[in-house]
Amino acid sequence: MLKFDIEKRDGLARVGVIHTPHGDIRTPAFVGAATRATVKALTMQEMRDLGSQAILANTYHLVLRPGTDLIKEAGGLAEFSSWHGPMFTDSGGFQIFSLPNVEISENGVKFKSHIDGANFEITPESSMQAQWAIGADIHMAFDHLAKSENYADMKVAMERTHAWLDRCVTEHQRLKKSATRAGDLAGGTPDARSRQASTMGETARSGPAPEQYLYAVVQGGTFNDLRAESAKYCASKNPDGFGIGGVFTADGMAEMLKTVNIILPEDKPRHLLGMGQEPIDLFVGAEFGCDTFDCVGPTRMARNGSLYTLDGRINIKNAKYKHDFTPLMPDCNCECCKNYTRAYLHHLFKTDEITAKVLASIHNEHFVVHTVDQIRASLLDGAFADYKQEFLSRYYGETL
RNA sequence: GCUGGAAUCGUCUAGUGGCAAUGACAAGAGACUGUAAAUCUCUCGCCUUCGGGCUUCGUAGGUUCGAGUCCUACUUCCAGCA
Repeated sequence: MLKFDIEKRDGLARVGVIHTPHGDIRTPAFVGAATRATVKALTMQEMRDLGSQAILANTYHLVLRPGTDLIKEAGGLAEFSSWHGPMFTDSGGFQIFSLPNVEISENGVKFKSHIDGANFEITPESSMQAQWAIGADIHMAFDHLAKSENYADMKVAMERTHAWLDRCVTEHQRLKKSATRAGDLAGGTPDARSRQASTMGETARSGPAPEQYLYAVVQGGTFNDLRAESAKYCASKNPDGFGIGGVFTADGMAEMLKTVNIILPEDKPRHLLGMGQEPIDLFVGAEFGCDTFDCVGPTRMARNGSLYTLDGRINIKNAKYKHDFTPLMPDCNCECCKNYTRAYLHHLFKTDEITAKVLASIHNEHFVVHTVDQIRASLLDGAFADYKQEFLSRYYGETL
């Protein structure tokens, strides 16, 4: 069972440490979204330098390219990507929601590859198998998000998620047993590993590879009775932790999280899937009992020139920054803010230099990682409410 | 000097006599939440009560119901010949 220590509680909020085989995650924590085994525009070293404790990769994208066989050949995704810290994988369930022309049945999801149109199918079993091959510490159960906000559709999606969870748990246990027998939990051939080790100048791991863990995913949309039912069901399956999925805005999130997180066992970690583009998501998420977050928003917005500051998000491409020779965010300790001005960033964006996206991504990712770290510190100090009020009123100004 | 050719938005460019006139770039702004996203959307002559009004295709005339488009002259540029 995944070890999770809680250091302090404040209402539903908690400060803890998730002990993964690849290191500890001090929670609450923001987990960088590394969909295709990379946080776009950033190296793993840059992620470490900006303070990221963990990353989340996506099964769907990695199954399509480069394929799980290649990742196994590389010795697992940690070796392949050079991220040796804690890692999550998403199940591919979200793509059911986001891709067009998917065919959903009780068995699983059929779809055409967005790359070359090839037919693919993901089932709860194949998602588990792929996640074991990828070798992240924490896997998400394969779930179904309803596209509609309609109650009946949401209920069907939730029930399917529960049926699939049963199959995910069974397959996860089977894979764990067979990996234990083979003594090769993380996958990868000895040849590949020793090659990697000599190339990287590291010592190849010996003995059994690390264990891998499964989070159940709570669904139910905006309907708190469905959320409660889903939380009960997921808890009953005794997974290592929980993902809370299908959340798209901070509106109503507090109520939903209260409903769910009162039901979920408090001694297991909870991951709020996909939320964190808006700082308020992180404050509300942490306040109401979520331990980790992932979101593509910060890096996507960075690439598009929308950058966080303590006074709100700014579009660095706007003409008013052309002659602004101040740091993007004076109080920020990231590489971008310590070394460069807004005028320089503006210039890099206007000239479409790659470095624009790199520096912007460093800053935005640092901003959310650091903000959640500060939330953690404020919870430990008993100053969360003040920090939240101060941060949000400054960030959102009059709009709150 | 002669003979051809050309002149359209900030730039390059499309434009059989029939709607301020094409496309690209540049410029201005917006969107983005478990990433089919280094993507997408909008504006881009002036004014507007959003109905429309006004002024435009080097300059000045002309033909025509109607001219960026045809004719004449001029200006500038390009090519060839002297």
